[in-house]
Formats: sequence, C-alpha cells, structure tokens
Amino acid sequence: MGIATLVDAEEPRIQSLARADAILSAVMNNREATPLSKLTETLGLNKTTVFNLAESLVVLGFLMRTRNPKGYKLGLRCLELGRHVSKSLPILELSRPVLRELCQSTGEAVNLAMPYFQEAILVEALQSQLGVRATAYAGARSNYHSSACGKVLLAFFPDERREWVLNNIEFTKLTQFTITDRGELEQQLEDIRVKGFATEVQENELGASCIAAPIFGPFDEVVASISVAGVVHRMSPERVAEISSELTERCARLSRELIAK
Amino acid sequence: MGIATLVDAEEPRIQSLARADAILSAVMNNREATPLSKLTETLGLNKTTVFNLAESLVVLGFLMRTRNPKGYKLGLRCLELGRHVSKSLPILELSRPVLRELCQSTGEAVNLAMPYFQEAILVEALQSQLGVRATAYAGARSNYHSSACGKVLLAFFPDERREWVLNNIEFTKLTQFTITDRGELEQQLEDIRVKGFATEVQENELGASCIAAPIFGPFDEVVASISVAGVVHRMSPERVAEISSELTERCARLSRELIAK
DNA sequence: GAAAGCTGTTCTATAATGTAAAATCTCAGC
DNA sequence: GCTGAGATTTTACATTATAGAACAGCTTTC
Repeated sequence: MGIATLVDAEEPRIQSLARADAILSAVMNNREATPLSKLTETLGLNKTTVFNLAESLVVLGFLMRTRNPKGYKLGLRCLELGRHVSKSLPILELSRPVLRELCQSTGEAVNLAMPYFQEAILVEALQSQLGVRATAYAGARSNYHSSACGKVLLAFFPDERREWVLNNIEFTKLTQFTITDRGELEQQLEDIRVKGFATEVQENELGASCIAAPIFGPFDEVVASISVAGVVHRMSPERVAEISSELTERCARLSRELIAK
Repeated sequence: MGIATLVDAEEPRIQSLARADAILSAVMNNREATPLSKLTETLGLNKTTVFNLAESLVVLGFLMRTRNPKGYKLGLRCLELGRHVSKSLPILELSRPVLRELCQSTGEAVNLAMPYFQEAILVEALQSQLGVRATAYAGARSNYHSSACGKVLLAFFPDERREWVLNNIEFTKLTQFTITDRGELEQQLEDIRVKGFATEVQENELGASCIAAPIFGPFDEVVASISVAGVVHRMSPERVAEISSELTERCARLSRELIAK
C-alpha cells in the first residue's frame, strides 16, 4: 500500500473549504476560545461569511461553541478523524512498539515524524522518563531545516521535492545554532545521506539535541523518520554513536516490514 | 470554562462543508483507500463535484491520495487537529491520570466518553492488561441505549436534551440483551439517576460487561463519563459493587476539579 | 493487438450558492 | 434603564460551485 506525495501547495478549488480550514487554524492557534470578532479579523472576511462557515463547522462537529469566554474551539469531530488516522496508518501501527522500545533503551524522548507540506509533523511523541520535555507533542509541526527528524526527511526526499521544499521554507532562526543558510543546509543533507542519519545540536531549542533516521516505504520514498531527543549534555559522541546505530538499525527493519506489507 | 451543548442536528449553512464532511465520513468508513467512483456513488453527486471537493481536501491535508490501490484516505491534517483537541480539552487532561489508575486498580479496560450528537464518542480508551478487547478504541462511537457510558450520559442530560436523543436514536439490537424498548430504557435511566452509575451486561457486545459513572461540568451538566469494561464472567455482583464505588468516587472528584477550574 | 470500457481529469455555461451590506437582536457594563 | 460592542438574521446580488460533455489514461476483453 503506497502513500502518495504531499508536495504542492496549490489553492484548493473550493473556496469555502479553504476558508473553513483557515478558521480551524485560527481557532487552533488561540489558546482561549476564539470569538467571532477575532476570527473575522484574522481571516479578513465579512462577519456574516465567517459566521456562516463557523456555524456550519459547529453543526458538523469540527467546532464547539463555548460560553464564558464566549467563542469557538475545536470539536470532537476532529478527534474522531484524528484517531481514525492513528489507526489506519500502517507506519504508525508498525512503529509504535519500536518507539516504546527505543524510549526504554535510551531513556530519552522519541518521536515519529512524517512529511507535511512545508514542515514535518510529529505523529507520535513519547516523553522521556527522566526530564519532561514539553516542547514535542504529537500533532506539533517540526521544521525541515532545524530539527533532526525534519532534516533527515528532507535529505532523502526525491530531488524535485527537496528542491521544492528548499525553495519554499523560510529559514527561521530558532536559536543561535539554527542553520539559516541554504548552502550550509544542503551540505549537511549530503552528509546525512552518506551517514544514513541526522543529528541536531541545539538548533531547534537550546539545551536539546536530537538524532534521527529515515523510514522508507514501498517505493524507496521516505515516509517517516524517528528521532531520539535528549538533553545536550547527555549526548556525548559515544552516546550519539550508540544511539544512532540502534536507531538506524531499527528504522531499516521498519522499512523492510513496511515494504513487505 | 464552560463547554457548550452539542444538541441539534440542523443542516449546515454551507453546502460544500456538509459535502466535504460527507466525503470524510465515506473515506473513514472504508477500510481500503476509497476511489473517486465509490465516493460519487455514496454521495450521489456528480463526479466533477466530488472530485473538486476531494482535491481541495487533499490540498488542505484532510485527505491523502494513495496509489495501489488508487484512492483517497484520511490525511495528516486530521491528526493534527485531533491531537490539538486532546491537548486542549480540560476534562481530558484532568482525567488521564485517573483513567490510568482505574485501569491499574481494576485490571480492566477503561474508557472516557463524551456526548457527540446522537451517540457518545470514546475520547480515550485504555486497554486491559489481561485480555485484549479490540472493540473499544479512542474515536469510536458508542450508543446511548446499549453502552454503560452512553446510558449514564443520557440519564443525566437535562430533560429537553434527553428527550431529543430518545426521539432520535434508533434502538439498534446489537445482542439479544440490548434494550430496544424506549419505556424500558427510560426506567433504567431513572434507576441510574438514583444509583449514580450505570451498568450494562452483554447489551453492547456478547461477553462484555461495563460500569460507568458521570462527570459534571461547571454548570451541573454531564460532560463526560468513565466506564470500566470487563469480561462478563469476571463481573460478580461484589466486584461490580466494588468497582462502581471506586468509579463514582473518582468521577465525583473529577467533577469537583472541573468545576473549580 | 486492437477495441471497448472503466476511472479520473479538464473545460465551459449556467444557476444555485455563498457573500456582504444593512438591519436587528442580545447582553455586559454603567 | 441606557449605551455600545458583539453576535445573529434578513435580503439582494454576483461570484462560485456545479454538472454536463468531452477528453485522457489505464486495464480488460476478445
């Protein structure tokens, strides 16, 4: 069972869907319940338009209305659909036990990432038993240029797709160590392809260091990556070597299982 | 922070959204990837219409295209939104540790359900360590008339809402023990209100027996229920008494915490 | 190996849908 | 009990979504 590409960012053909999606994003980006006024403001559309869309989303369960504070928040339909994806993605089912084992054996946080438009998305995120790292949670997005799991995906993308991503991402500087130069990143990607795994030291968040390896699908396309994320001072060169070898080995095995499917 | 009602099933104002949602449902109900032809068939709409909607959903990430078999399946945007809901629902955050404890102390499967249109939805589902019950998984829907967690929600709904649900549900007979008579159900609901918890013996699935208690929100509205689900022969009257007392006690405490928030 | 048939995709005209302005309603703060 | 900000409803219009027809790409069939 192959999984199709998720490359282009063309405009959706149906305007209302694009707008509805924008509403969901807006609601998601608000910690508190989002009132209609704020929605119209962020979307830059007429009150009525937003209202009709939002109410439709409520009827369908994508949004809920809240009282005190009055506004909208994401509804249970999102949860229903999300859980279904969890259940139906073969990679997820296959990798779950592997993630747990890696989390146990390394004692660090372990994440499964998948390509998602101009970023990667963390599809699964196991917390380390030692320190609680609140940064990574399932559903969060992860940059292609600053995170290990992002870089490793990018490195193994087919040329055309990598090209597209490199042309489109903004090199947001998250810490003083974040790579913001395209040339430098491309060099690293070359290096990652040779080694078979990616590392990242405080490029994404100060104090954190990650190692990530790729998982390939039926037609040698990267479909996901697993990363082990630890506190920087715990990541000695020997430890990195140790973890990376276990990680690449496990990911290779997962790839084989996935292809066999 | 109050959570609004989710009662009426009026038609959404924006047609395209209703249709897009129907596409998502259709895709979800197919085990395999859903081809366009099947979508047009189930929706009863023109090929082009469905195509345009589906392609828009792909661009937005709600659907993915698959090759071999060719078709659509749910995309990662669903996962992203779903995970966000998990994180943002206060009940979920509060109850998670309680669910784990209940699962440990009883050794049975434990579920958290919330009202969702004409059914309840399992928002969280912990498997029993003993036997693997594949039936209940997070995201699954649960009937108001046959499941313990459904019945307890229904029992504590405000009259008007309960009335509405009772008028609208179909009493699907899932096993020979399923209640299919409205009067009988209403009597049970009365009983549940008196006892403070609901039980269910093989009404939902042969071999399974559940106990469920309600959780109330800021304005004395039931917002969720927790159920403990075990194999029927393990559920002696003494054990039911034992579990139900622990369960109601925990749910009452959760209600208090939720109201305090 | 050609032809038929099934599925998916593009093009285009039309009508129905979604849009936004204005009017009305609701409710919190004074 | 007033005032004003936000949320709804109503209504007329123009844009957008729609479906038909025609096309393209595969697989099946004989």
